[in-house]
Amino acid sequence: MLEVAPTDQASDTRRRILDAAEQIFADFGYAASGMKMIAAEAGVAQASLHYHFESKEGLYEKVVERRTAAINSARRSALEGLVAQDRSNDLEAILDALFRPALSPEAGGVNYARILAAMSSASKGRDVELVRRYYDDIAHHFIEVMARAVPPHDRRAAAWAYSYSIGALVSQMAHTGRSERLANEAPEQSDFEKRLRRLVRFCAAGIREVMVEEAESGAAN
Amino acid sequence: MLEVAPTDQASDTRRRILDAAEQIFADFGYAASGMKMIAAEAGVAQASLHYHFESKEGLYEKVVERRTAAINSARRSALEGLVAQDRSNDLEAILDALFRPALSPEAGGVNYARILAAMSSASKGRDVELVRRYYDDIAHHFIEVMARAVPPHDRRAAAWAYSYSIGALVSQMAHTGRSERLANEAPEQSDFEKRLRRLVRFCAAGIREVMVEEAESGAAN
DNA sequence: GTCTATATTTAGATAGAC
DNA sequence: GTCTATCTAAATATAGAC
Repeated sequence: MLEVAPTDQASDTRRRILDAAEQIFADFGYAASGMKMIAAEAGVAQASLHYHFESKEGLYEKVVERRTAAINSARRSALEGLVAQDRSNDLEAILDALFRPALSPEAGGVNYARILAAMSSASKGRDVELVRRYYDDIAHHFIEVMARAVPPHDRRAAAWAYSYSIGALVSQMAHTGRSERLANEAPEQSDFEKRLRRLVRFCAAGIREVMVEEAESGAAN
Repeated sequence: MLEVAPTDQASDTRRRILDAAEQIFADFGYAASGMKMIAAEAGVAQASLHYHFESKEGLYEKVVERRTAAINSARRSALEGLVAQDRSNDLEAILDALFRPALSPEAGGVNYARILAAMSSASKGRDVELVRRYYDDIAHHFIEVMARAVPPHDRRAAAWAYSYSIGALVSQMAHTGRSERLANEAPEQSDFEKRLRRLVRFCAAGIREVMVEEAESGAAN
């Protein structure tokens, strides 16, 4: 028994706190969430949160970190699968690899999706830094792949189209229920594959359009 | 002099408070913004905020209300202009009417845009209610117009495509600087018309794709 | 209508027993 | 490692002079 391994009880407490924090942060946002709320949700003393994560800030970062690794690792695996299948130029498949791990109920869950949606809309402060730290690498990777897949292979146009696509994705991840309300659908009427496919087709068409247009109008900005 | 008209001084104070609140709410988000901060930014006593707006909640709603009216009124005017010009089926022009008032520096300003971006990513609570109150009518209006403009005129498909488009729009309104970073551009290098046109083309292509696809796969969900 | 001063509540964080 | 109890700072909101 090495001492690097925490006790089973401590490990379980950490996980329970992370789950509770994810839930509370998703529901109320970072600033409006209280450490007392999180402690109550987790069923532990408030002091336990500070013992394991030091501060509210530290707890928040760990909540984000836990999910990000899983999502981006799934994205990279999916991309590698495409290369192995010689489908590197299949834009719809590329977007599927980008969106599916983020929308999937398994990888992260809807609570983390809501946290990410809030992070993405921030224009300054901690959330901007977290987006950069956890998502810029994967973004550059996908932009490069998209630029190679779609003629005339304009990397800058691909970057803008990528940003629009992430915007559309994030708006769907948050699950505000607004899309269904506007479409006159029951909140859970549309199944996952259908939603994913619709979003993929929307973005693929937009990406092709922007990349062609950008080339037509010249490289100057 | 009727007493319904407030004094010039009071009217100016109200406006200064609204401007300051808009700035602070945009920078820190609702929960992390303090009434003391806002009072300091406006150069008035904190008590003055409560005198004019009663509570933090009331102040926030007035901040949102002030800009929303201007934006949506500009959108409706632009749509009417299209009808008058017999361009009701010009999808790019319709999207221009939808996006321009929201992205324009005059109508609202970048601070309000950031507040709206935060509101749009909320999945429960006050912000969801505000989005519904201030933006559902105009959304239904534009969805109807889009459905009429694009064959095969599927209203439900138009609603989903509208949601994606708003997601892409909002991600750009927040001006996080991330798009420019990913595209390797200086933050203020790209001019307004160029950005607007690129976003319009992206969404127009996506909308056409989704509406055709939806019709091909049948009406069943 | 605007101010200073303060009441009241709640936040994040810590001390110390077990 | 987990708890109870508490500290200190900061929040919203209010009272009352001018």
